[in-house]
Amino acid sequence: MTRGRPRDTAIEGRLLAAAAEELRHGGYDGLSIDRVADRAGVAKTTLYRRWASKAELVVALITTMREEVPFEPSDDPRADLTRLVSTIAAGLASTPTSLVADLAAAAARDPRVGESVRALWSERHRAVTAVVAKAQQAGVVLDHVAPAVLVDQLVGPLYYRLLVTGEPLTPEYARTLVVSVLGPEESP
Amino acid sequence: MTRGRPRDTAIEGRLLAAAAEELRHGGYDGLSIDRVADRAGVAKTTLYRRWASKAELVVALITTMREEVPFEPSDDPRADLTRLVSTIAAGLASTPTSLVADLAAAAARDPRVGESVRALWSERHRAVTAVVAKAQQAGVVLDHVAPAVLVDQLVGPLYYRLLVTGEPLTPEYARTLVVSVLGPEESP
DNA sequence: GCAATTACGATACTGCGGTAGCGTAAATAA
DNA sequence: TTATTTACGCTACCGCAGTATCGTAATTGC
Repeated sequence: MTRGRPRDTAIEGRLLAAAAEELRHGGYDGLSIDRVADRAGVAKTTLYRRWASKAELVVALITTMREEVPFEPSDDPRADLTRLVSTIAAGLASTPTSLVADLAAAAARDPRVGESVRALWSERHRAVTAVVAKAQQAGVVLDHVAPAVLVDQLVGPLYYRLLVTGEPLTPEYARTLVVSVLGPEESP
Repeated sequence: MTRGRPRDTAIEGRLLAAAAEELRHGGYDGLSIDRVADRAGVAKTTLYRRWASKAELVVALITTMREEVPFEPSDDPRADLTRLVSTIAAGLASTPTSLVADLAAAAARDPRVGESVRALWSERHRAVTAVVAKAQQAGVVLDHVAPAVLVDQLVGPLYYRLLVTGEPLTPEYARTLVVSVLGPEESP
C-alpha cells in the first residue's frame, strides 16, 4: 500500500517516554530535543519527522499522559460546579506554573500549536459550560448573563492567579468562585 | 565617590530605543539581543551589564513605554468599573498576544522577572480592587464575597480569553463581565 | 604621577531549537 | 531483479541567549 520504508512504530513511544522523563526533571525549559533523541536512541531528525517543534512534542506528550477523568453530573448543579472547578484548580496547582505558561506562549506564537493546546484545555471548559447551562435552566443561577461569561468567571480566575498574579490556587478559592457566581446557598 | 570608570548614561537610552524598535517589528521572539546591541552601537556584554536577561530588558522597556493613565473615580461605581475593565480589555487586545504570553512565561521561569512583570500588571488590578470595595460599601454589590475574588472574576476572564481560549476581547465582553458581577442595572 | 577600580569592546565559547544534505536501509510496484 | 519511494542516521550548519576572558579606557584615592 504505502510505498516507501515504513516508520518504525516503536520509535514514537520511546521518544515520548524519553520526553516525559526530561519533562519531569527539568520542566519545559529543561527538556532538550537533543537529549530526548539521544535517550530514545534516535537521530534528532527522526524526532522532527514526527513533531514539527518542541512545543508540538510536549503538547502531544501531555495529551497522551493525561488520563480522562470522566465527569458524571448529579442533580445538584452547585455541587457539580464546586467539584469541577476544584478539580481544575487542583490540576493547575499540581502542574508546574512555567509549563502552563510555556504552553500558552507556544500557543500564542504558533496557530497550529494553539489549536492543540486549546484542544487540551477545552475539555474542562466545555464540562463547566454544560453544568452552568443546566444550573441556569434549573433556576439556580440568574440567566441575565450568557453561560459562556459565567464559565469564564469560574475558570478564568484560576489561570489568572496562576499566570498573572501568582496567588495560590486553594480549594477554598475554587469554592468561593462558585459561591460568587451562584450566590450564597439558600438555607433549606 | 564611586571609584571606577562611570557608566555611559547615554547607552541605556540607546539600548531601550533599539529594543523598542526590535520589539515593534518582530515581537518578543523577534527581538534579538545581538541586534539590539548592534543597533545601539554597543557590545552585547554592555547590555548584559544593565539587564540580566532578555526578559528583564523587555520588562524594563515596557515599563518605561507605558504611559500612566490616571483613573479618576466618579460617584458611580458601575460606570467606573465598566470604564476600568473596558480599558484593561482594550489594552490587552491591542498588545500582541504572544508578548503577554511570553512575559507570563518569563515570569513563571524567573522569580525576579516575575516580580517585575507582576508590578507591571498589578496597577490596574489594584485600581479595580478599590472600585469594587467602594461599590460594596455603597451597597451596589452583594458583599458575601471578598473583593479580591470579584476582581479576579472581572479581570481574570480577560487574560483567560487572551491566553487560553483565544476568544476576542470586545468592549461588549467587558461590559458583560461587569453586569454579571454587579447584576442587571435597576431601572430608575 | 601612580595604584586601584569600574566600564567598555572584542572575541570566543556553550547549549539550545531547528534545518539541510547525503548515504543507506527497507519497503512496494513493475 | 530493478526502479521508486520513504525512513533513518549522521554531520554540518544557522541564529539564538547567555557566559567567560582579556585588553583597554576612564575615573577616584593616594
